Amino acid sequence: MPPSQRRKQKHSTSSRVSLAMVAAHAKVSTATASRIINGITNKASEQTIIQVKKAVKELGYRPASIGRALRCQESRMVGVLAASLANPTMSAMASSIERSLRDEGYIMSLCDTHEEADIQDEYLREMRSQLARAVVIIGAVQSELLSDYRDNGTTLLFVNRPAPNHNNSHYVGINNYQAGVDVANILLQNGKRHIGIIHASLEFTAAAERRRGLLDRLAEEGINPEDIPHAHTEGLNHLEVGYKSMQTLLEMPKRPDVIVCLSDMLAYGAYRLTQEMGLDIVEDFTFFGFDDNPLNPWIANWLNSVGVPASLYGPATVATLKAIWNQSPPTEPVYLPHQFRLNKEFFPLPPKK
Amino acid sequence: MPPSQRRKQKHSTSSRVSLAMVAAHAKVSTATASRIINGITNKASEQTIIQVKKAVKELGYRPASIGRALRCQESRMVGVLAASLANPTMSAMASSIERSLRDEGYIMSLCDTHEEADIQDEYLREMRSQLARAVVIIGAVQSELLSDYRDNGTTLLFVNRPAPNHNNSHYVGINNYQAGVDVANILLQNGKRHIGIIHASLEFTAAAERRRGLLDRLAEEGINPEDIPHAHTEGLNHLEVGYKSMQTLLEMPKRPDVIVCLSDMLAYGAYRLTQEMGLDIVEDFTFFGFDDNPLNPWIANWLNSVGVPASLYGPATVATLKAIWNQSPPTEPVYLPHQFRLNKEFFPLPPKK
DNA sequence: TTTGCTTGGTTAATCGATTACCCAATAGTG
DNA sequence: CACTATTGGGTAATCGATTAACCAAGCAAA
Repeated sequence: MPPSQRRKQKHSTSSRVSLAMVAAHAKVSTATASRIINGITNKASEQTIIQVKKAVKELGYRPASIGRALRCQESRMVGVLAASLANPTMSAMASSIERSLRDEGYIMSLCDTHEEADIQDEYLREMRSQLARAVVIIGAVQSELLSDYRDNGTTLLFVNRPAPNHNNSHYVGINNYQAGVDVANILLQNGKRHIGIIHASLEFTAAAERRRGLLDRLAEEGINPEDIPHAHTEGLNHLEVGYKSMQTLLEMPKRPDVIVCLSDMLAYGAYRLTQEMGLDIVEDFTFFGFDDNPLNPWIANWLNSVGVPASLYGPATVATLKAIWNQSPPTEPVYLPHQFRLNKEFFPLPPKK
Repeated sequence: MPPSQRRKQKHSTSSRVSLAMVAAHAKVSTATASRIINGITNKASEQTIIQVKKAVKELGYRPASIGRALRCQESRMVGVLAASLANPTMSAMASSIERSLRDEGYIMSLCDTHEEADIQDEYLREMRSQLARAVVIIGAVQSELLSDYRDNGTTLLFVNRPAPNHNNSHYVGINNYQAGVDVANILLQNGKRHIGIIHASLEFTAAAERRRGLLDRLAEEGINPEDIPHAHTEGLNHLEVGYKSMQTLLEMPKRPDVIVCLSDMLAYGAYRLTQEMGLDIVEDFTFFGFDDNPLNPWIANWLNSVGVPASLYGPATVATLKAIWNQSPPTEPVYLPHQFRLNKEFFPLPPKK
């Protein structure tokens, strides 16, 4: 019999191999087989262990996670709910989290809530029904179930955007307020005082905090928040909001030096308008964003931005989850160190330490 | 008792409500309850149906999908394996597929294989162990398990990148060969005959086919493939490959008019180099890419590209899955219509019909 | 000899939902 | 009246893995 055929027989005689088959093949009970597979050795002799391991290998057995999950009332799956996978910043975070989860033996199940409360609730319910070990929300929106969720045993962790209701829920991500303050510092150091702001909905905690930090710091230097032109357009697509807001901003009497966009996506939208109008991004003004999209250095070098490298999210998220499970949950938000990406042409002075 | 408290009691007296509780509450057997919940009405009286539905509502019951999955040997989950979530093209596809799956009552579980065969195999195994209804691979890599997978009952569908081994597996996505031909046509129509190519690994079927279509068409016009400069660098990160390959290309004696990058990400990498070197993308040359990343119109207007709008992927993918399940699988690859995004400055002549 | 402990297992219950099969009562038919 | 059919359920097996509870044999100590 050629090897390929033999192998086929081994693997697909019955399309799924169960623990019972392994036990039968090794001539032991399922209990013994289960224990050995799970590394509980104090209930089996050397001989038996070898037999079972041999059977596992020969049959190509892999435990059906669903059986274990049902019995243990807990799966190895971690649900990750992203607000918008079309946003490269969020998908990069998800990618990083996936890698870290896998390193710890967990499986990521990633969902896209499209920034809608109903969909988020639907997925929260589904995760519960799947007995997810935890739910990580990258960009939460306010929703009915979110408030209730602590009732359930499922661990809940907010990433990138703090919980809409601040009821001592866990958070991993940028310190939005401090980032706002730091951006203000950079602007001031480089003599930029004519500032405009583009923002989307301020209902999202992240945006509101960024703005607050920025304005607080500017106010300290005597720049009145009311003198800072704000542009905002309704809508969920940040690209379009940025584009339309930029129109508004350009129609204002006093054109700002620097336009601070509360997310990079907004800046992209605004940028498009400037290109269509033939404006010069050096002579006329420059852009500042938040999140530091990983593509920026490659194709959006004109954008100055502050953000946390996506690769930091995975390790921090998983470490926080493990801490929660170990009964030593963080009492404070876990702030990741944000970095600046500055175009030297506009910002020769780096941030102070 | 205030409403909020009453509700709390209802929902969390026991953290999970099982079918048995519903049945007890409605004073019927679990069999009856189960049938009613699943809409099998010919085994219950009007009265009973009302009772059970009332119990479901009062207890806030939602079937544990895990129980059903175990019993039925099949879950409502569809696994989606993406080669790289950091690539906005792929995450946009995933986002679209998620929405379409949800519309049909399925749950997407998205994973990131990081273009590695081992990780892809690991997830394939995991999906099997989770009894996934189907596995969709956005950007498959050649791996050991992929060949075997037909043995198992799980539906397998390749999206965006055809199966590495062409053994009659299902495919949804762009017609890579035809797209290559069409790109060649556009170039020829606009009098561009000095062409350079940047590519990453040609092991991936998509890239190889694109290139073949391009070269075949150019050869018809008497342009010898061997006269077309190719640049390629080892590596998995297309951004870096593009950057380094562009260096190679610029060192070549005869600088091309148009640089065709076999993916947009390669073009982004190449673009960065041109910016660092102060080259002019109008005077010196222009770029052509594949995939038409959704961000292109916003921040990469310099890039001409061909691709399928991401929003088409979800409906087509789900329709194909349903066709397979209905025993009427497509006998041919499902090609989605690709579109061009051309910068009029370089390509005044649109594609012929 | 009896008691107690260790080693090396087995049996059977359990998680939650589905469904084949059984059963009683009622209605319809020859 | 005897007979099927139909309606309206219930009982219990099942999916796969885990684990509490139990048990037998062997050995040591009292």
